[in-house]
Amino acid sequence: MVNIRQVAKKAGVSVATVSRVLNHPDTVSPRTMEQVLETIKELRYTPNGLARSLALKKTSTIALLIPNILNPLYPQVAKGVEDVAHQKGYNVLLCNTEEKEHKERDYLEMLIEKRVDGLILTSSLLRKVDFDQIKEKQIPFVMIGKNEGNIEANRVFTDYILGGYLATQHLIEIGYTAIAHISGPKSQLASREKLQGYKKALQEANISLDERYIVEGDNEIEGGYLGVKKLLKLPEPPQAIFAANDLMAIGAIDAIKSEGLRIPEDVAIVGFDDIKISSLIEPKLTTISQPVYKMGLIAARLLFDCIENNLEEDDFQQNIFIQPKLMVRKSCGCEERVREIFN
Amino acid sequence: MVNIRQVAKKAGVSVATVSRVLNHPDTVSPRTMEQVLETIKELRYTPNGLARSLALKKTSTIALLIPNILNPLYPQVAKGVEDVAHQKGYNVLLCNTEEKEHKERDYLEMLIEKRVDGLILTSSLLRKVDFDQIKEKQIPFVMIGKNEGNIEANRVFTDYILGGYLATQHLIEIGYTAIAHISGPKSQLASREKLQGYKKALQEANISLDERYIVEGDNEIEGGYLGVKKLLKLPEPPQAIFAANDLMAIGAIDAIKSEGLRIPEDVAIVGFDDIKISSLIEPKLTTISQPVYKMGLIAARLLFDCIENNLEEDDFQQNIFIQPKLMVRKSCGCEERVREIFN
DNA sequence: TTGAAAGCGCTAACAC
DNA sequence: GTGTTAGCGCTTTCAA
Repeated sequence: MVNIRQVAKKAGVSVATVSRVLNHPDTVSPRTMEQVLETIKELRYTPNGLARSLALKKTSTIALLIPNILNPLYPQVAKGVEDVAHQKGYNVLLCNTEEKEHKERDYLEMLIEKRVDGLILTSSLLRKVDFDQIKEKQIPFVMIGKNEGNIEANRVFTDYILGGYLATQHLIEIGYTAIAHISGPKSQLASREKLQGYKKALQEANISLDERYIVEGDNEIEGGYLGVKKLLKLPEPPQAIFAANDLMAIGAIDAIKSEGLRIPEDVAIVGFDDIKISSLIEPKLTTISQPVYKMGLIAARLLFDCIENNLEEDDFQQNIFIQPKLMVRKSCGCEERVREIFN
Repeated sequence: MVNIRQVAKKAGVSVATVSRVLNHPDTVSPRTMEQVLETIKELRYTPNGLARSLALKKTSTIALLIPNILNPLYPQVAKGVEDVAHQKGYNVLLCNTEEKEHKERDYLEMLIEKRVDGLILTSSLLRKVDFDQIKEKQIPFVMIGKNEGNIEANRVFTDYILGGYLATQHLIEIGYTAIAHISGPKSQLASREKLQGYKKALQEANISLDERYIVEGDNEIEGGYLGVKKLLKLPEPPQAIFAANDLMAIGAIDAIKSEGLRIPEDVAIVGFDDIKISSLIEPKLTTISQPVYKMGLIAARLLFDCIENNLEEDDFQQNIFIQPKLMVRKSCGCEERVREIFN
C-alpha cells in the first residue's frame, strides 16, 4: 500500500508537507495543497492509521463490553454508544463477554494492547484488580450498571432495588398477595438487587416471604419458562409473578399459556426492561422500563468527556442515576382489578 | 505506559530478546526467559499492539458492517462473527450503517485507515467503485447477502426469491387467493427479490396480480402496522399477507388485532427471518427461516480462510448458498384449513 | 543464544 | 511555508 513518502516524492514535497495537508490544511500554501491533494488522489493514498496512532498516542477507538448481544437490551446500548462514537469520529470495538469473567478479562487484555482510548463496561464481572489495572494504565472508562465491590468509577445505572420494589408494589396494590419472583442468576448483583426490592415491597405490605416463591432463572426466555413450570407445581401456586427481565417474562407467559391458564386472570405477570417486543406480545407486558439507548448515549458522552478533557479519574467521578419507571399494560391484570372495584 | 525498552533495560537484555520472549519463546534460553518474564510482570508491561501491528502489517482486527443493530437478525450475525473472531484471537469493529450508503462508505474509509485485516459486509449498499477500492487495497472481505451490481466476492446468502416464493406458495396451497405483500424498501435488492418470489408464486397459480395488494414498508414494526392499515382500507381487503420480514409481520399482527380482526381466521400472516420472538407471539408466526447465526459463523470462517491463506480474491471466490426454509406455525391458518378439509 | 540496527508509516518540533 | 529529523514501540535480519 502506498505511503506518505511516495506521495511526498511524487508531489515533489517533503513528508512533513503531506502530513500538514492532511492534518493542518491551514498551514500550507494553496498551491502546494492542491498539488499534494492531487497526487494523493492519483496514488489512491490512504494514510496509515496505525502509524498515526502510534505517533499521536491516540487510536480514535473505544471498546464496548456487553454480556450478551442476543439480549435485545444490549443492541440498544450499543446503538447509543455507536451513535455518539461515530459522530465523534471514533470506532467501537464490540466485545461480547457472554457473562464469562475470564472472557471479559481476556478482552480487557487485548483492548489494552490495542491501546483503545476508552472503555464502556456493561454489567461487568471484573474485580478490583482488573480495575486497578485499567486505572494504572490511565484508560478512561465508564460503567453501565453497578457491580460487585463498589468500584470507584464514572457510572450510569438504574436502581434495581427500586425497580424490583416498584414492580412488586404494583402487584400488591392491585390486590395480589401470593406473588412469586423469577430472579436472574443470583451471582449477579443486579439480580440480587431486584430480589431485594421484591422483598422490601412484600415486607412493607406485611406479606410474609415464602422462599418457594423465589426461583432462580437465567435471564433468558427458557429460564422464565422453566421457572413458571416449577412455580405452578407448588401446592399453592402464585397468583402473580414478577420476572427479573422481560425475556423471562415472555418465557413465563409462554409457559402459563401452555398450561391452559390465562394471563392475567389466572396468573399476572410483571417484567423488567421494557424491550420493544414487550408491548407487542399478547397480553402486552407490564414492566419496568429503563431507557437503555439513552444510557448508552450518556455513557458514551461521559466517556468522551473524560477522553477529551483528559480528566483524572478521581477528578469528576460521576454517578448518573437513571430512574426506572413502571409501564402499566395488560399482563398485570390492573385493568380487570379496577373494573372489579368500580362495579 | 512502560515500553519494551524499559523492560529490556531493567532485565539487562536487549529489546530483541524481550520481543523474542513474547513472540518466539522457544528461541530464548530458559534463564533469560525467566528473567524477562519477571520484569515484565514487575513493570506491568503490556506490549503496544499498534507498534506491533505496524511492524507486522497485521492488526488482528476485522470489521463487521451491519445495517441496523436493532433488528434482531443482526445481533445474531454479529454473535456468529464474534464467536469465531474471538476464538482466532481477533477483535471485531462493529459498524452500524443504518442503511445509509454514505455512512457505510464513511466507515469503509476509517476501516482502511485502521488497516483492519478483513471485512464482513452485510446487506451492503456499496457500489462497484467502493469494492474496487477494497480489492485494490487487497483487503479480504466477505459479503453476507447479495447486493446491486453483482459484485464478485466471497459471499454467503440466502435465495430471497425462493424465500418469497415459498411463503406465498404456502398461502396459496392453504387456499388463499387474495394475498397481499408488505415489502421492504424497494430500494433494496433483498426486498425486490422477495417481491419477485411473491409474484412468481401467484403467477404459477394463475392468480392475477393486484398492484394495490403490494405495499412498501420499512422493515420495521411500524411499517407492518401501517401496511395493514392501508390494506384493510381496500374495497376488497386481502385474506392473507406475506410480510417481507418478521418485524413487519409483528406490526401487521398488531394492526390486525387493533381492527378487531382475528389471525388467522380473518387475515393470515406469513413473515420472513424467523427471529426468536416469532415463535413466542400470539399467534405463533409462520415464517421463512434463514439461519443467520450460522451465516455469521460461515462468513467469518470464510474470511479467516482468506486472511490466513493470503488468498488472492480471484482464486477461490466462494458463493455459499443458504437454503431458506418454511416454518409452519399458527399465523398462516394452515391448521384451520386442514381441519376444514378433513371435516 | 543474543545484540545492534534498520525498518514499519506517521507527526511535530525545530530550523531555515 | 517548507524541509529535516527525531521519535512513537515494536519485529526481524544480520552478525557475532
